[in-house]
Amino acid sequence: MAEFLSGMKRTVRCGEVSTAFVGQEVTVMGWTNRRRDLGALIFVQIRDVSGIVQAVIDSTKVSKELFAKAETIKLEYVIAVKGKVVRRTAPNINPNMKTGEIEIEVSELRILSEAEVTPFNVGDSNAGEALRLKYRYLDLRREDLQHNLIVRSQIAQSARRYLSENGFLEIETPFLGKSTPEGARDYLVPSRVHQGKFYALPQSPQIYKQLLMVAGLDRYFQIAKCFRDEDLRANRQPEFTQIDIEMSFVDKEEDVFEIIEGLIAGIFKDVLNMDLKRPFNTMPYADAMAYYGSDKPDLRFDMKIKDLTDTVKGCGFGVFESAAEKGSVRCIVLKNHESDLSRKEMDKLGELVKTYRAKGLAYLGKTADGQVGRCSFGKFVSPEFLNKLFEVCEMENNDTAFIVADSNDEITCVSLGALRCHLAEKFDLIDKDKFEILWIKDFPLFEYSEEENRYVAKHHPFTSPKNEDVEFMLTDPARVRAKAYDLVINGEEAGGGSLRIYNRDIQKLMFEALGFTDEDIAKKFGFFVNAFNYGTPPHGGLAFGLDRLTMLLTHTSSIKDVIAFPKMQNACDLMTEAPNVVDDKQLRELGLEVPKKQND
RNA sequence: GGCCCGGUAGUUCAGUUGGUUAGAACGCUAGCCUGUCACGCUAGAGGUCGAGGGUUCGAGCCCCUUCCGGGUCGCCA
Repeated sequence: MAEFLSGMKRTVRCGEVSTAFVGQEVTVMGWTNRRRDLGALIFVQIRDVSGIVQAVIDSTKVSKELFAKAETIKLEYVIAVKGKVVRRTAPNINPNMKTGEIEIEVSELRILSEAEVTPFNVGDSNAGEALRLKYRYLDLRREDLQHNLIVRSQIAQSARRYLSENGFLEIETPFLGKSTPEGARDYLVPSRVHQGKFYALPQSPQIYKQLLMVAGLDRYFQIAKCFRDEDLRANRQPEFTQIDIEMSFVDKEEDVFEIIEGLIAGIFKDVLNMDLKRPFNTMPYADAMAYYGSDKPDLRFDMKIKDLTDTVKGCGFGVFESAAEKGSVRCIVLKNHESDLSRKEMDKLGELVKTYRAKGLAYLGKTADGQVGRCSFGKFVSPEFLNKLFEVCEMENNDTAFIVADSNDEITCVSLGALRCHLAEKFDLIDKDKFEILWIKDFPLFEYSEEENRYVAKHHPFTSPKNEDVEFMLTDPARVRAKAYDLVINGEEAGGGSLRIYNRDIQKLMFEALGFTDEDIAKKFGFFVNAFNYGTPPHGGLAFGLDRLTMLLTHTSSIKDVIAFPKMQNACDLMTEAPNVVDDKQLRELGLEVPKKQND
């Protein structure tokens, strides 16, 4: 039976016991990580958040009762041991263990909590994800998940310290707010007091933080939970955390960049002891799309997209020529792997670009001895044209050019951008220890929504246009650039933000360009627009995904591995079984319909 | 909503062309063992092959339907 702790007090954590403790008596507590019973000598590994230490129970040195108790210890029992730290002698040192030079000779042992056989081996990161999520508290006993949460905490601490030191106030904003009409789907919360009405959980504290600037709080931050009722991805959860920042009396991007770069540099220094080169590089959105086919380019490898639109004119291949007329023809060149690519793999790559709506993938290989190799369009064009492509694409022996032609330039770029990342992963072209950080700026202010047949705000409707583009807001919305920016790290959008509109005339223009009537405005953002009538400082800010920052700093590929209690792809929590039905009484109090019982 | 991949012991997986009693490792149970460290050795228990239907003399394997999980496109201002 489990025993009480009474009389015992932990003196040190398991992973912290070192040779400095030799000769001392210590008390450690934790979970039984492993047990090796040699008959009359038992080794027990005890694990806590700091690490693992080995305890020895020697039948010739302890009481019969203690030894008998030690024999009953099983995996994951919580135990406390008291004993002398001794230095291990030559063959018994374990160099693979942080505490491998010492062990604890047990003189007192308590079994604090027994454990049933666990549904999967604790420490087995290969167990099925669904099973691990159902027993998340067991999965979280793993060292690497604990490490991720430790890094996450360090990032938050680093951010709090830096921002506080720079005059930012940590201010909480409501979870229960008003549904915002634009953007992602809201999670709704029914009101009991006002039946038929709903609160919405915030997609971000955007509105509130701008109102804090109107109020004159000058500099704000919050480590804020955000909620979006959209489909999940490997890097997307329905609830996630942002380091949310806003500051007043800034008017150009660089004002924000300077302070934020200090924050990021501080985090990298505090967590990884790494010095970042500042200022960070910047790249206009248009360049990112043209050269990398993405608004979040991964610069850890090269393979830039080349434009062949002019080159293919008159080449004789109809697919290229017609695409070149309305859209573009572009390519990327994979260096020195032509001989590694099978026909089957080429077909697979073709399928890949099709998922990005490209109609197909053309390719041209150069053989190891510099000849024209396989080519998907060779029979339509002259040998001279192929040689011209070699030259324009700067192809060397054993290189492969992948070409996409489409009447929609964006499809050309985006599909090649996706292919670029896929090839880099496949052929291991990425230096995983590297961090490539850059700002993407000059985003378009608007994007055209096919669904709604109108221009919508790419960022949000309070994002400031570039001063020099204001004149085109009504006449040529597509060319208007925004004072909006993203911070991209290793091809991940780590954060994004903008300078906001604080001029009432420009805000009016913005709404007009979006096709909002005065009535729409009053209904959707009345209180917000109204606030701007009483003296608004120039302001701007941004928000970092704390989850994504943690992923980057821990080299983790799934967002679930940096969140203590994440949800599955269908947005369910397997452990608590949320979402779930509620009592009829709860529904009636909210004035909601009680669903009819279903008979199976 | 579309596409791709997966589901076999508690766990991770193997399972040939459709063919006898569905295997391995870890874990579990019992026993032995004084220097293990992925301890070792001996013995044992443990299976609705996700579910339903079909083809067949015969299905873990082939076909259809469906459920569940992962990834992705759309979506995510």
